[in-house]
Amino acid sequence: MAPKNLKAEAVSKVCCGKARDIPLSERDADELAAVFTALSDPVRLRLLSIISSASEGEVCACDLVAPIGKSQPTVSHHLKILFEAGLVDREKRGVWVWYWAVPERIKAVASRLR
Amino acid sequence: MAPKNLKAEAVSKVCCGKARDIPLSERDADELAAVFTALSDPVRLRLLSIISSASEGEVCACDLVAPIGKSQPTVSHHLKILFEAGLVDREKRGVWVWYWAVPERIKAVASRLR
DNA sequence: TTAAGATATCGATAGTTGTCAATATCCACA
DNA sequence: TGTGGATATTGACAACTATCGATATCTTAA
Repeated sequence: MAPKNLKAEAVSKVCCGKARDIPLSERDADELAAVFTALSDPVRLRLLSIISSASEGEVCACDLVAPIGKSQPTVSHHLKILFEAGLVDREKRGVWVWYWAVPERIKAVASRLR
Repeated sequence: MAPKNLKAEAVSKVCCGKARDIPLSERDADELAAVFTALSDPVRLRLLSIISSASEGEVCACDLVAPIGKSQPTVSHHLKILFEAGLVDREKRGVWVWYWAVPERIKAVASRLR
């Protein structure tokens, strides 16, 4: 709150006008908020950063526990949230589960922020 | 989890390797997560959409309560969170407070998602 | 079939968050 | 100076979330 151009400018604008339509619908807002919720945790952001930058394009879940420094159930929980948000995909191969990023989804979210 | 290319492919990759560095630092992850937390609520996303699309570039807080359909304290609370996240700026003029978006900040966040 | 290991789920708990009524603060105007 | 109105803050409460230990599920190998 910097300058103090008071009454003159304040009154120069019509204030408290009629309620316009909100650009973002309630449904869209709910969906977008759900994705941002998935992105709102530092552990998940770090998991996503590891998965996205994997040199082979994918990462074994077994390689995600140690670097994160949380328990295995906690990491599994966060991976599930990323998966359900559509930010990563996964596939079970034998005993292991491999995760990879979904760039289209990530870009789609980013484009909503412009 | 679709195909079943079991042992062969599963073993073809070295799994459970050594912990690499995480691309996203803990500090950066915390900061990014804080912004995404601000974006993780549908009411705040709708507020931001109204503010961002304001024809005059800014909106009076008094015009934000009715369309959102929440109480005045609730809207004030959400506006504060958007402000503290750097997503909007504001200025008090007389009795009213005007809000406008901070596109550079919004773009900066979007670019982190690419 | 059994054993061992990787991952997911469950149950519990502490901490966080969205919401509103009540109240405080701030400002213009009479 | 005091009154009315716009916005912010406070206090309280219900709902949600991150975390972990314990356990279940699934898969390979013996």
